[in-house]
Amino acid sequence: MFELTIAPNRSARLGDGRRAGNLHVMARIRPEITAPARVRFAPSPTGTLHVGGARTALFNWLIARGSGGAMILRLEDTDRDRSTAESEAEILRALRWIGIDWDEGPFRQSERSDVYLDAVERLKAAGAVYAAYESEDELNAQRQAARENREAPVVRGRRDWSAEDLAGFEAEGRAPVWRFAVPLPGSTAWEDMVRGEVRFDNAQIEDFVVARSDGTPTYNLAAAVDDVDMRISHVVRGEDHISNTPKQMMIMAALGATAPEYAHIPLILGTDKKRLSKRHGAAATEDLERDGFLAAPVRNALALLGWSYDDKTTTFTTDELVANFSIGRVSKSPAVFDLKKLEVMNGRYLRMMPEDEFEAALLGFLDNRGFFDGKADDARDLAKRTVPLVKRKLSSLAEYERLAGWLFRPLEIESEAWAQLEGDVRHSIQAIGGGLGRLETLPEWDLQSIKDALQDQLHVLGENAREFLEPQRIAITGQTISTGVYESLHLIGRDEAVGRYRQTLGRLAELWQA
RNA sequence: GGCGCAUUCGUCUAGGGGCCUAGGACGCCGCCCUCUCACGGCGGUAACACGGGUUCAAAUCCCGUAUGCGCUACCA
Repeated sequence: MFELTIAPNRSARLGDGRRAGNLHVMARIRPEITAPARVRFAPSPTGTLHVGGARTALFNWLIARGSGGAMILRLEDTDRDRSTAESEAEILRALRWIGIDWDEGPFRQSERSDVYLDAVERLKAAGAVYAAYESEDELNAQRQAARENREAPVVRGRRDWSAEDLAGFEAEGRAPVWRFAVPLPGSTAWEDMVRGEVRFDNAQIEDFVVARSDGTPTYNLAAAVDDVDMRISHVVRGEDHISNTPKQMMIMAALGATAPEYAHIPLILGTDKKRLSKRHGAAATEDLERDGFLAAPVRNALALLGWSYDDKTTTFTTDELVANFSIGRVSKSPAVFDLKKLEVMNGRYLRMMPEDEFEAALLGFLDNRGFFDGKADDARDLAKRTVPLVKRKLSSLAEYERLAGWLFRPLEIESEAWAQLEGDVRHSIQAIGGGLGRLETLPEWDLQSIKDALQDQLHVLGENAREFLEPQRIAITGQTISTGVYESLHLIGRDEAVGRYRQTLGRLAELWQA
């Protein structure tokens, strides 16, 4: 499916200006992937999977699933010093948590050196690369000089070493790096699926290193070779790679391969407008899990960062995302990641969930958190019974503790709550004592009776609900924010309720006498 | 410094010459509901970065400026 639009102004670029814009009519097509696409997610295992990476993975996955193609997972660990097994495991775990699977891989570049070595040999044979012997100082001097002359800070290695020089290097044991001989003059361009034509002047691109002096491949070589070797049809990656693209295209061209389609998606920023990183709280996917977010709303929210379906739809099931995602509708400008929106989305999903599913999610979360560790044997059952009391109130599972934590420990009045009672000791005693009197003698301990009794007492005292019920809440929960008062009383049972009332009353009485 | 990319309410966005006195969502503010916190309902606040063009008509096309971000490694 594509959209036909009249975009006369685009043609202005073709002509010499003036009226061209109004005379020409051109069809503009939003790029769309329809044939089965082979896409990849290629993180480097040097840290956690942050939100930006997760979104890149998600976009690729949506394309693979939506087109009936394949998702390939590749770990770009050519930097052996920074890559770690822990990071790799964490990234894989985070991908699985968020619901992204893959059809091929994970491939590790560290295990494919023969492929890259072979490619380097072919590049040598083709005369596309040359051995460079410049020292670090020389390189820095070159760049520095270019900078001072306000020129592109590019490195061009010397290629005309004499046999004598070469012999000298050999004698010194100096191994060369292999640099790509960037074709000059010239330019490298592609039609980016999100940004339109992107063009680089080759003069601005330095003779980048393709193989290090120890023979290992660099990122650009490995990525280009793999994208070809794995028959990737569409490279969808962050905008930070945009200047690597011409380099990788040059390598592919020198290897006689055809470049894939490219789509460079906008970066995700923190609230400081800087690219999202660990400094920004909850930037790691594992943090989201820990903070009580569900995978489905995270997917939904991530998909909406930089992509939109129309002017109003914000809730998508995963199937709907797969069916409707379109690379042509991805925005060109970076997006600030707003945790608040994720919370809202998460709360919406929580509320939409069937109760049994919600219960499973909540208990699973609490289990993982170790919430029940060291608590009474029946704590888990108790938590189950709170489900109807908290379901509509949570925006993330982690908020459970704030709302229902009081149930799992002996009465312990928070300072803020105590301050409230203390503010008017006489009234607090009256309200709590009145409540206690009613509840102690209640014939039936059911929700309706509790409600009726307290409301009746409230009328007797001539108070409004708020004045009267807040002390009850504090008396039993010790908190100012909690599950509903009637439901809470009903849940804990008469004995426990009465005990807590008496305890609170006792403390107040001491204060009154003093 | 060089190159690249971007720029619509605080945030995510719709928008592709007239449907735009710019629409939606989140936030925020107010009201209603209400036992707290929420949920829900109703209403409100708030944006086309700036300057030149082109055109009968510009958020939309062109040029310039500004700002932001990215890249500028034998990192990825």
